[in-house]
Amino acid sequence: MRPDARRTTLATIAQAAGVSVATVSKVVNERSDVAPQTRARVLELLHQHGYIAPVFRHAEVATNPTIEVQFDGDLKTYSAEALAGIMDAATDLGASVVVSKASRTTHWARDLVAAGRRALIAVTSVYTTAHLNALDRAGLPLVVLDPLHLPHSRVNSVGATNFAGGLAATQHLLALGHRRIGYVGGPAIAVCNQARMHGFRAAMEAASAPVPAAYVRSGEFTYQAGLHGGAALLDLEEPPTAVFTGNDEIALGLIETARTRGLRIPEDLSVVGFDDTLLARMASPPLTTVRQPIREMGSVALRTALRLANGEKVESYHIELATELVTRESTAPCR
Amino acid sequence: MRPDARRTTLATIAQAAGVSVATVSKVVNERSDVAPQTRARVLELLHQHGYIAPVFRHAEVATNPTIEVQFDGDLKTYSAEALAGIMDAATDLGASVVVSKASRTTHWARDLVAAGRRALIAVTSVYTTAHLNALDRAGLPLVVLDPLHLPHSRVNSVGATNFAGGLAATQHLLALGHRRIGYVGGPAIAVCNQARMHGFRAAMEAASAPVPAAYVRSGEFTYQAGLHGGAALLDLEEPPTAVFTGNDEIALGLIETARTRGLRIPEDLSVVGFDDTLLARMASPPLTTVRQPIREMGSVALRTALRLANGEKVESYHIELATELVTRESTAPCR
DNA sequence: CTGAAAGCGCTTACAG
DNA sequence: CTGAAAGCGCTTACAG
Repeated sequence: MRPDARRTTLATIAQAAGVSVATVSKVVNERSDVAPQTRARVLELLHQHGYIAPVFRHAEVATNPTIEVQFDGDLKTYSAEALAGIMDAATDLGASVVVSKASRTTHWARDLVAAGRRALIAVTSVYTTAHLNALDRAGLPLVVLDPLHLPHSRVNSVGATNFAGGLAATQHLLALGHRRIGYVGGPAIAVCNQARMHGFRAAMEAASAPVPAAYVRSGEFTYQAGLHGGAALLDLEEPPTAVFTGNDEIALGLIETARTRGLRIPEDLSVVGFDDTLLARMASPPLTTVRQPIREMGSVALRTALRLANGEKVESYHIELATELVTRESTAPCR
Repeated sequence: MRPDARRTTLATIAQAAGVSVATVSKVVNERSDVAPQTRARVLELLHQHGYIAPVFRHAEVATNPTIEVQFDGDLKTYSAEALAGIMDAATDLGASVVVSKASRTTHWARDLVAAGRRALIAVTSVYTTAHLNALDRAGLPLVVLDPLHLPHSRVNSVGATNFAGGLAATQHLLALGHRRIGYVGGPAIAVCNQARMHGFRAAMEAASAPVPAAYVRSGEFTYQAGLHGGAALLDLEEPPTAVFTGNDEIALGLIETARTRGLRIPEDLSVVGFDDTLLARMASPPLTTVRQPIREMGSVALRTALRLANGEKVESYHIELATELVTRESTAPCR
């Protein structure tokens, strides 16, 4: 990092603190025979000077840096595909990838640094200002993949053009002659969901197609939510003839509800998903969906994380990759 | 590990090799000014004594050991679920999990040890005697999850009761009155596939139901293979009325082929999958399948790997967890 | 609770 | 290509 600067040694700290090297050594090794005030002062200087104990120096020396990837909750199809992309880039660049569930205890960020992690990738995770501060203090760069929050210059993130995707999906259904189109989306607070919904609304508005309040639903990005959202829409007196969904899982749940009611896809109901995970390709009928380049997004996140770990600047704190409509067999002309 | 034994130092090696500490230091640090023969002799001694350079000692010291999980090829639904189980146990036990693609270069096993890995979990991977020898030499314990080879006492592995699963799936179809039942399986060399197929054959034989040669197919564990295998079976003059498949992906491919030919599931064709990945739950109709406790298998693999890393003995080199038939809506009585 | 002193493991500039 | 010697960073038993 700073090839010319000598590494901070215990002697430096001892001099700065006005104590002996032996005392500093005791603090570093967590021995008990040090006065609390002395310990506090030395600890502070240790941190200021960025002293790294010998056992932890492998992190600096390592030819292949280690990046931690944290997932909120379960590894789903989406996150597995993101991980595949992260692994692609890691293989290319000789980085190691540690996976874990997001659990942010007290010494969270500092522990990650102590364990040799050089950067953190959070997949579709919630984070607070406190988390960001902890990462700053620990000097650990963060890249958020598919952020739930609005892009913010303090946070590096990688996303997809969700608005454009929602627009394209809805225009596809309109082009097939549908006018009564519903939207069954994910969590109302997730920006990716909001962008998809606004893309939907924008297309409907441009086509002067009305959107009754009951046609737009939010919930979770799950199969269960699709089951329920589908039931709610199909129970309406005037149900939609087509539905755009927040992701593929929701679409499959909705299709299952339609099937149990004897509706055929796409003859009786057109459905468009989002993501193009392998669920979409393997659905029966294969699902028309908006492809998110999830794997590529994972690769970009890893590359960005590595650059930040090396102290490089990145061109933009937020990157969006293009979405694309993939037409398969779950959509058909409106009768 | 050996709290009483002093760690091997350069001095020990120097004495054994009959050279100076300085020379040994040069070998360890890969300097060029050492005679080839001297280098070779020292290297050999270094390995015999298990010398670990200071930068790599963190692996021994680490409170949370690191386990490497290697995947052959892409992260699919199956491997993602196994990884989820591995992460469950790792979180409980405070271990770190590094994921990578299996790539076995020259210094493969030794590099893993140098990078601080304490054990290796291979997910559905092929391995050769050469690989096993390399791991032995490096002292790196291996656990194979869902082995492709026959369980062998040299290799620790975790699997599922595939034979029983194949038997249960076929008995279910027989109980529904089917007699013409086909099997579209995975790679012929994979023992898990063989066991499923033999379970199928055993059930058919017990029921005195004939199995024409054309009714049994092998291929890949993929959607594509299901597409093709399904076409081959349905093209027969006397096609089966029910098909048991090697995994859920094959089942979905087969269902898609049936759909394009206007066959309804389960009215015209009953299909049973294997694995019970989330693909099965989200299929339309939801898939009757043999549940493999993949997640639990992952947890067991991690626990076994950690015990081996700590030098503990395990009760059995091969563990099989129970499979279970999950009846959903892709199977119905034979008409 | 502190530090002078001895010592350990390792590295390196340099003489041969 | 080798090693004696100086020296670095750190730890620890022990005196105060």
